[in-house]
Amino acid sequence: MQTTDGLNDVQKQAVLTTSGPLLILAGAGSGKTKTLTHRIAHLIATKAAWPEQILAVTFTNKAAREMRERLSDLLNQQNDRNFMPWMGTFHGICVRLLKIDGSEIGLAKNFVIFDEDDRQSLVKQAMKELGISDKQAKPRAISSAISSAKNQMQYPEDAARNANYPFERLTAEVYSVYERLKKQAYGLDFDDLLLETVRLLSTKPSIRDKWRSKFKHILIDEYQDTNSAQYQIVKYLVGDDHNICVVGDDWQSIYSWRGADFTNILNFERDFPGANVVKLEQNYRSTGAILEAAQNVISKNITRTDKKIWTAEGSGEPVQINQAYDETEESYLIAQRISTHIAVGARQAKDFAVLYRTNAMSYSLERAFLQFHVPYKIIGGVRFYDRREIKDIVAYLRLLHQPNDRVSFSRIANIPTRGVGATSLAKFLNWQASQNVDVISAMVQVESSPVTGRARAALSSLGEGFRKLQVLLEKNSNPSFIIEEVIKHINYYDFIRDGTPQAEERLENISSLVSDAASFASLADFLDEIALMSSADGSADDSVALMTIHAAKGLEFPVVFMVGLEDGILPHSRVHEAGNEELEEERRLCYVGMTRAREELHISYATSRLQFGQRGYNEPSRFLEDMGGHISQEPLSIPERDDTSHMMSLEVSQRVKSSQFGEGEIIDVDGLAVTVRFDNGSIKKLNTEYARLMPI
DNA sequence: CGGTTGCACTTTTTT
DNA sequence: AGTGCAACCG
Repeated sequence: MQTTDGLNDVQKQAVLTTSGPLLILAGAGSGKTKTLTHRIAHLIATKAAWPEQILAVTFTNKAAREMRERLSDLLNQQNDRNFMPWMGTFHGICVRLLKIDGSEIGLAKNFVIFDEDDRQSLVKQAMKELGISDKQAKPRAISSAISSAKNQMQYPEDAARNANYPFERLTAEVYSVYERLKKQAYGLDFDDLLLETVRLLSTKPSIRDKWRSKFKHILIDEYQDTNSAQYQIVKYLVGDDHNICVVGDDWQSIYSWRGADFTNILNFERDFPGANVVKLEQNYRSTGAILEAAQNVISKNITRTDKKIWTAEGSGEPVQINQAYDETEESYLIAQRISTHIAVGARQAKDFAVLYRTNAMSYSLERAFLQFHVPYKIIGGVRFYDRREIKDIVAYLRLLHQPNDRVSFSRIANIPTRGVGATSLAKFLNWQASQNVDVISAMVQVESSPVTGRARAALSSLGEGFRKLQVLLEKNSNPSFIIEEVIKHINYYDFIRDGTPQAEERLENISSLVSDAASFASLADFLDEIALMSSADGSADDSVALMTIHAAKGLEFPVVFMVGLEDGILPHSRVHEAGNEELEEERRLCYVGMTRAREELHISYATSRLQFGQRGYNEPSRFLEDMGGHISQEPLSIPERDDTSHMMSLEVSQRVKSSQFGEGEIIDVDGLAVTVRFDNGSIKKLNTEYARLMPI
């Protein structure tokens, strides 16, 4: 087998340069993943390294999975974890390292991973403890300030030292208490996974050397999106041979808001002297017209490396820019167009993607697709593991796994309702903290606590319940078995079945949780995995993909629709001043979106858009002017303003679904006011401009 | 304690 | 419009 088959000269060079530092500057669509995968295959095939001596870091779990699949194809090997390099995201790799060696820096083997919600609730708690009201500073803002401090590797002391403004001083104070509370619950947040790994590698030289000599080759994808903790980890792990290969594109750096610093890629040659540099500039994805428009946009940025992306293919269809009256019309026109293409057999649904700036923009599109009976899937959005019912069950599992997890306990102490209110909960937690026993043991011994009455009985019985579950877990740690036992034990189904239309959906979600869990060997594995899991990666079914531009990074589609090209949306309204760094990031985002398209790119903007429940009017995006070249403004027969209601196909006898009231049938239409008789018998008159009615 | 009601805030992007 | 939260009552 030849591991350089089907590669161009530059790609071959990237694969064959196997010793010393290598920087691959890879433009959009230049075969970056292919090159990387071939490089790994080459290292293995030539026995330059054993699979387990290779560390490959990807940006998402999905990318890791894809790479693993491609690699097993290339090597004609089973997709077997044992015959695979270490592959995963920085966070995933760090969890693995910390599970193995975290005890060296005092971490429990069964630490829990706190997500954004957990962090938020701890921040609130810390603020309460410090007597800081929600009005003085928003917990959200503090929480994200703490995160960015951590991303710059600042500990509470550093944050306090560097604090110049009142808000920063406040943040530093909260940060410090937050850390204490988190430690008390045996939890690590996302940022800690990186920070604690840095701490491990920096303070334990013998551990560091062990890993350094283990990994003979390190490869890092999307290097422009590494933050400073990740950069440190890289520096510590790279061995004396300096066999490090990074791939990236500063033009596609769109994560600076979470600490990513693309100067890491610009400084690679300084950090690793003698580095070879390879530029992949030939694009194999998009037509000339698309590339030209995209390049025109990105070239307006000042801070960027200089390169050219080019294609050997023709210019293809011009990029289209369409105007719509409002988001309903914009969505309608897209759905209609896609529907027609599918109907005549020109394309399949999965050939299309619709990209938008914010998740909230998916709604009008969904409605239009439902109406035209075009299958679609939303990628990202509300993550499966963020759903309330799932989080409840997972909180039970986490407490079972880590009996000190006070955060999870606080969540489920009164779920299902069992008479433990805020006062009793606070009293109990306060007492537990002084007792030197974990939460489950404390519940069992609640008789000797100051908690009285109904709450005492409830906690005691909950504690006994957990004891029984612990015994079961000892015998059988199969996660789906445990989940079913938990559900049975707390009668969760009865709690869920509350008569609301959402109940059925919740029940379904829980059964998917049970089946998801079945593939894991242990509860611990399952919990680690889902903590870092991103939103459902969309199965390979035939449907149109709807997602944010961020979520589309690394993907490609024959036909791409980019919606909401309006000032205030893209660029986002939080970015005001022209010429600043944030505007440049918005422009990169625009570039990333455009370069997802292979054959056709359709861009649209709406004069009017519903935002925050209010109608707003936006100017066309300033990026539109930059596109130039092969674009065409399609004149549209724009219907009169009040005419858009026909697009929603709301007519008498049409069945609709409301997230609030369930399903029902329209019995009267009067302009924008629609009267619906819901299946539960109630009749409601709704304004279609606001009521989220989905045709079914 | 627990449910209901009314008010303010929301929407950047995610491991 | 939806959500989360504080304030109130049974």
